[in-house]
Amino acid sequence: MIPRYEPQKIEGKWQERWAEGHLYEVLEDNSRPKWYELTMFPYTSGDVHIGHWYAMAPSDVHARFKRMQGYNVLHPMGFDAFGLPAENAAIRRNIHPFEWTMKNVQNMRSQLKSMGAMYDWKREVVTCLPEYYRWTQWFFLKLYQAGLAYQMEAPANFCPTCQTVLANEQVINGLCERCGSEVTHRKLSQWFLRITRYAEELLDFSRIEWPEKIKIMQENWIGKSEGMEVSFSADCGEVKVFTTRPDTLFGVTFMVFAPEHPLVPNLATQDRLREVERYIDDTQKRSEIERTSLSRSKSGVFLGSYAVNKVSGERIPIFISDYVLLTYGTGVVMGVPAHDQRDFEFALQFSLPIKVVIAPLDYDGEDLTCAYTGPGMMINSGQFDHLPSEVARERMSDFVEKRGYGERKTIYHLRDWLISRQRYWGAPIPIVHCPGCGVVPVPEKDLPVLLPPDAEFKPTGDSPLRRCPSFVNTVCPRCGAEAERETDTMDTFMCSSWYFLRYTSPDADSCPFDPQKLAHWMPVDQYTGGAEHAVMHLLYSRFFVKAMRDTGILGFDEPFLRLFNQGTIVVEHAKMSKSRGNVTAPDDYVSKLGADSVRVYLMFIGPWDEGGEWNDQGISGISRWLKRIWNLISGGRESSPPYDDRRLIQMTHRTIKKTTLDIERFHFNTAISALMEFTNYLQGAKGISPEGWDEATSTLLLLLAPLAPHISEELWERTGHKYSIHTQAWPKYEEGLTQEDQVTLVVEVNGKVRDRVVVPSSIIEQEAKDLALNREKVKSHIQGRRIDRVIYVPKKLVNIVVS
RNA sequence: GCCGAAGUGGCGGAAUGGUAGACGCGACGGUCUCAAAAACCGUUGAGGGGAAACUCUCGUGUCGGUUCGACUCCGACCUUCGGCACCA
Repeated sequence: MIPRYEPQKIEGKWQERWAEGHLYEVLEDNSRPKWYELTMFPYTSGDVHIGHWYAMAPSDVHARFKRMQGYNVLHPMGFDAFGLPAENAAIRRNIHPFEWTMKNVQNMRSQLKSMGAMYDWKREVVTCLPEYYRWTQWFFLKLYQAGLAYQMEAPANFCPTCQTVLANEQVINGLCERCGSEVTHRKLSQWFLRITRYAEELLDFSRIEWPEKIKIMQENWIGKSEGMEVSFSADCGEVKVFTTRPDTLFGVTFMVFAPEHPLVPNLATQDRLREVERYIDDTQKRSEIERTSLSRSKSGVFLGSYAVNKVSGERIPIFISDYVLLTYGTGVVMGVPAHDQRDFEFALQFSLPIKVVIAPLDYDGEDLTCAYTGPGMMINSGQFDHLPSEVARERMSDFVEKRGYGERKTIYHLRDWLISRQRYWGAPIPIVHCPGCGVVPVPEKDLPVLLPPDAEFKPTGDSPLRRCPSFVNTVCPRCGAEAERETDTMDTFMCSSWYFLRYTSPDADSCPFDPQKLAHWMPVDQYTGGAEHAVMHLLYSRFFVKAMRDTGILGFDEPFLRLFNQGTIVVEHAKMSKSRGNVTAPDDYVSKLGADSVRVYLMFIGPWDEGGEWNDQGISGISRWLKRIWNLISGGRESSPPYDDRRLIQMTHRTIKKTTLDIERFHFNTAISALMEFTNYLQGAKGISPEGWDEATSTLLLLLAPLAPHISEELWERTGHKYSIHTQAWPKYEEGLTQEDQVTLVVEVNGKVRDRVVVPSSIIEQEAKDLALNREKVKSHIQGRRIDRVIYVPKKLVNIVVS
């Protein structure tokens, strides 16, 4: 009597045994090559849903696979625990963010444990605990000492609902990423990190193997532009503009300042002052979404003053308009309406001259209906006339530099990283403001600056910590005078920019990490996670590592050598979200069908990087398959001589090969289908020797072990093997044994399949061709026609070309 | 608007220049059963011809091209999804 496959009975049992036996605890071990396989840690949102499993189960499979291949594998897990949603949820439920978050951590930890992953839970990190954020603060101090952290009064994106400042990355189409409110602006003194200093190095991907898509997204985000900074003479002095089109310098007919530009009050004439002030006011009130709406026609105000274009000697009027951004370039643009669409629209609006300086092909001097941005022949440009614009661009740049009117310059779209948050639930910025000494960093020995548990954290637009006197009031570490603490907390991306370092030595309490252990494990060999972190987390982490390398505390350039982005799992054709009500929890499936079925099904849906649709019926196919394996292996096999294992051996080696290559490249779906085919074969196989059978079924279990760790462990034990299957070596294949001794040769006439013939794989070309030409089915198709040529593809086909 | 990915049976998908639809789901038929479920066996891209063994035609978003041969390579377009977007 075969015992039934009851995953509920075996999964918990093995999870306990693995934990008791410390099967997944990992230590540095120089006898084996190391492999650091990291999955992006989850945000402590409350529950683990199928999307978390989709991110974690496949990377666990890959990590297990690497371990069986002989690597010493570090595969840790932790929780990203600071941040706005925790605070918002806590406010709604009237419970403290710490309590709410730690409850979620506990809940999520136990849900994740049900997955049966090989996480070494001794290495868990939780970013909101003082023993962790102490080091987040320490990193801030290091950045400060290196001159990479600075404070600046700046107009910041502000969400009126969340009552907080947002980074540019958190503003989506002018809306708050979290709550969807329209973002407005506020002027606040805030902390920035000088990521722009690393813009050029961050564009260098030569040391890492990342998906093209992510590299392109980072490139676009960094947004390198090469051009010139050119000086114009305005009434109040020199004004610099940035342009990527120095070839259009003769076409400048006006100049536009960003409304908030500090020189604007000096440039506005008395009679224009009121109108100018009103426009600046309007701009500030207008939301980002309104301001950037492309359908809106260009607005602006003439300042009443003029500038001189030194290159052409022409006098041009100066305007302000909200289409010019203070934060990009110099905050001033030269208006070239003929060759820039935005300038063109502005010129139409204000009836400004449109001077064509680059003639499109077939240009007959007529008025343009839109800006011409392509290359062409220079006209109306003095000594540069008749040059192709590409040539003129260089000549003009040389000319401008020689005369001292300006210089070539490269600028970036990337801005410095704003890390100040006017919120409670984050790591406090370790700075003291002293009336005498000014900005004073908290000494390292005084870290952590603890988040006071009793602060009122409900949002008021002001930092909650500001209203907590016991926190604010302190003494200056330098002079001992009464002073105040910085009350802003840090962006949570600060916490996630170094967590992968902490896993290497999570218990270190006199430093953020043990340098030797760090050197042993870092960099991460394989990082996996969602593409939504392409330009934030992944860019910030790279910056962190480079900055720390330059301060001498790290010895490598990149945190993540290889990156793989999984796709999104959808339910009912839609992304899972609470508002849609389609959040699918794995727990029910786990208790009904087992974690192994859920794991395998998620990987079987389709290619991991493309995501897929969760389907309740689909998972039953996987459940059936595991049950078939169970019955097949625990049922044993009766067979009598004569035996012939040749086909079995070939199938075994082919399956090992396919599974090995596919898991290596994260093609789990095809690896699983290969294992299914092998199962189907074993079910029907006849005349197998007992030894051959044992060999084949053990191999099947070993290949299944990373995918379905529980059932494979159970069957491994039941077939009399030594604990544990997860410490066994990955099966090896012999290329020679994967070869077929017979192949099906396809016979085509003019590219159409007309016949198939089974031949020994050793067949030579002439034999194959002769055979093909003499097949009955083929003869009828070539009868009475001339044979032009016969194409032979070894072991594949013969194609007879007739006319 | 710009950048990127993807379009294949009823469904998820496989095949990266050589048998299109592996594997799985669903559906249909059968075995077992008083019956059902489960399990097992078989059929399953569309259309035509044939009593049948079989056989022919069409078929991978659309249109064109390269090739003996195209889901696969090239060109143009359409659709869907992701990202960026007044970046001078």
